[in-house]
Amino acid sequence: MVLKKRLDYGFHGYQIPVIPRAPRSVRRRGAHKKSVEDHQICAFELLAAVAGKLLQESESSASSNASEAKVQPCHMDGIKKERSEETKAFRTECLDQGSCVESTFIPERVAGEQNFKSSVEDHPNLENDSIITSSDFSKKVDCDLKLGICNNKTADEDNHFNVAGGSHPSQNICNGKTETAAKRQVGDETKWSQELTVANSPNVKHQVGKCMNSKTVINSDSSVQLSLYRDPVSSVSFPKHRNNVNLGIRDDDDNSFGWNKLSTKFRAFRPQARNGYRRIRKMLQSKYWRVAPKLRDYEVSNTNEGMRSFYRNRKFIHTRDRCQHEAPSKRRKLSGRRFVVAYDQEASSESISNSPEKGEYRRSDGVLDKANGSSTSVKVHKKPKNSSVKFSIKSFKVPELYIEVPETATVGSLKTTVLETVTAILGGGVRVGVVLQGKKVRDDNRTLQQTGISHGGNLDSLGFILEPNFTQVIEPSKDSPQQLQHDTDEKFIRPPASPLQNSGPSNAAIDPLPATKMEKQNVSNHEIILSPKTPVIDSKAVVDGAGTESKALVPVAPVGAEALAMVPVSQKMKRSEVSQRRTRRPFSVGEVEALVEAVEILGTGRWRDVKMRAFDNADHRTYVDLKDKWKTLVHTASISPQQRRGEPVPQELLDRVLSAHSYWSQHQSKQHGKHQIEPLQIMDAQAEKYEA
DNA sequence: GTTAGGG
DNA sequence: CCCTAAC
Repeated sequence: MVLKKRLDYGFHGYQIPVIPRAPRSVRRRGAHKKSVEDHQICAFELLAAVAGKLLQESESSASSNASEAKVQPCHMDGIKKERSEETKAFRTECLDQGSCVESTFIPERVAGEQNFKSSVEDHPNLENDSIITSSDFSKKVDCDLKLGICNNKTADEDNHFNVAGGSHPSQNICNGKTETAAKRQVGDETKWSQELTVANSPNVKHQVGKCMNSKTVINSDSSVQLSLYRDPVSSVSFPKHRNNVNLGIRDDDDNSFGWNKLSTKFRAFRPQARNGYRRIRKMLQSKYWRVAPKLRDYEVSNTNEGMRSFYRNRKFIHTRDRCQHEAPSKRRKLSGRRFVVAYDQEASSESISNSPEKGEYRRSDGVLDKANGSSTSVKVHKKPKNSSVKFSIKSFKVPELYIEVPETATVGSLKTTVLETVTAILGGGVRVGVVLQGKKVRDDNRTLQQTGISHGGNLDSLGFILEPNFTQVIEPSKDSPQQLQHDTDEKFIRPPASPLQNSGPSNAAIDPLPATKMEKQNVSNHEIILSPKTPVIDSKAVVDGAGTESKALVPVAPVGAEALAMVPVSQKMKRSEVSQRRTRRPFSVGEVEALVEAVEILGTGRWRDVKMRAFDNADHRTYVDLKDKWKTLVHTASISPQQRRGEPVPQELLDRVLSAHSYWSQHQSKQHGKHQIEPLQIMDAQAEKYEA
């Protein structure tokens, strides 16, 4: 079942170079590679299938015992999804050990939490390890992933950092139930204080009352988890470094599968490299370890995509597996004499259970009820019957935090700092952001349907994230309108687009103005805004959170000597935090004109020059953008007008595009005997002028 | 940091 | 637009 579904989805959307890639020319022929990957993943498929089957059986048995079958009535789809999740989790755990990329996955069903608990309570026998019920499974996984701030299992315990609060053996939470897979992962991990994860631990004897769980997710501790995993590598690479050690602890958000992950990696290294260090260092720079960043990006970008990401994650898994053998580590970062802790909780998004049948996730408490139309709800019932949409939020994405503390700080203070930070985030105003297909949905007044969150819609690309609860969002400084060709003869110069401070749904059908405006228009029309624009305020703003709309929740202020300074990583990872792509900025005719002209003169191999010449003031247009645009222009020009989309580009320009394209194709983008191509005489003239 | 291409 | 390999 699982297998089938997965295949249906396919997962070749992106390639994950696990190993040094072959030359571009070779890579181009992707067909082969794909098949290879398929095979490689095959094993996992089987594993998944088996796991799925086991789970299935377990589930059924469990449900038969439980007073109320948890997922019993679940629609096939629902079951599949869940199973898939669990399977994934399972696999994750299995493959995780030793992997350079630790990942976390928590197949929890928020909405079903209550059920789990009741089930457990009512049926003590479920505790039996021999029986792994679905809920059991989830529970376990939850334990490690959720509460865990996992320290790796390896020697140098000395440098071992327990960034987390009290060291509660996982058993405490998991109630001594650790199964192989989970155990490895959770084994010696230190649990974050349970405060962070209420609920979710069915086994905890004195679990928090249901009332606790009935809180809105956003307020429920269970919604946020931080798990810090120590990077296995550290131990491998740096066997011991007890004294004068700089610990670079930073999180690589490439550790989980997207749903529930808030993990952090720890790695330690000494400032003074030893021989081994050097080598390792080098190794890290090799292509092998490049896997990491790749994964990271991959993972991150998928985070918001819910279910869909799952299928793609197969590759991820695969990669991770290989990682164990090939690349034991990732990047390290040294920060002066202090060690830096940066954990970027990249939690995931939720997972949606789209079940036509009712009662599959029966929620006894009021979790849902509290949903004030906001995404904090676990489930949202909208409209009668079919049109209702049910949500099961696995977890929220938490903004990245960057903690910097002096070397002299105690571990305890570090713990405290981290805890405070988290607490501040949870306690301090946070709001929930809804992300659909990687874009933030801002219009709170829109209905789910209007927004595209419908029963049968892209629920798989829906995500929720926590954001600073700063009401006033500083108006992003509109990209300064760029004048094309600021210099000389520019017949296409356009008046600077007005910043459009207040973007009301501009109905101006077609605004000839440059991208800036158009984009804005776009935004307003869709009521969706992509990535945060460059905040007016920069790093400074971080403290008050304004500016960087979603990221940088930096509740903690500067610091006293020993206090720990928390600094948002905003600058560097501003965008990657959420991994949102830049807002789309369709090229205006004027821009196209400028581009064409520049290319006619400069050719197609000097994008940087093109950029400087025609788009020097257009900060949002990189030379890569220009190159890409040219690429599309060439394509556009070569297809029939009927197939073209977007703002029509004057045929005249397209003709010039083709001319220039063919011309430069033959002239190798540079030296060229003039007068060779008739149609471009004019161009030649220009070129000459330029070259002169 | 740029280019050139595939995704 | 993103992401990379290759320069």
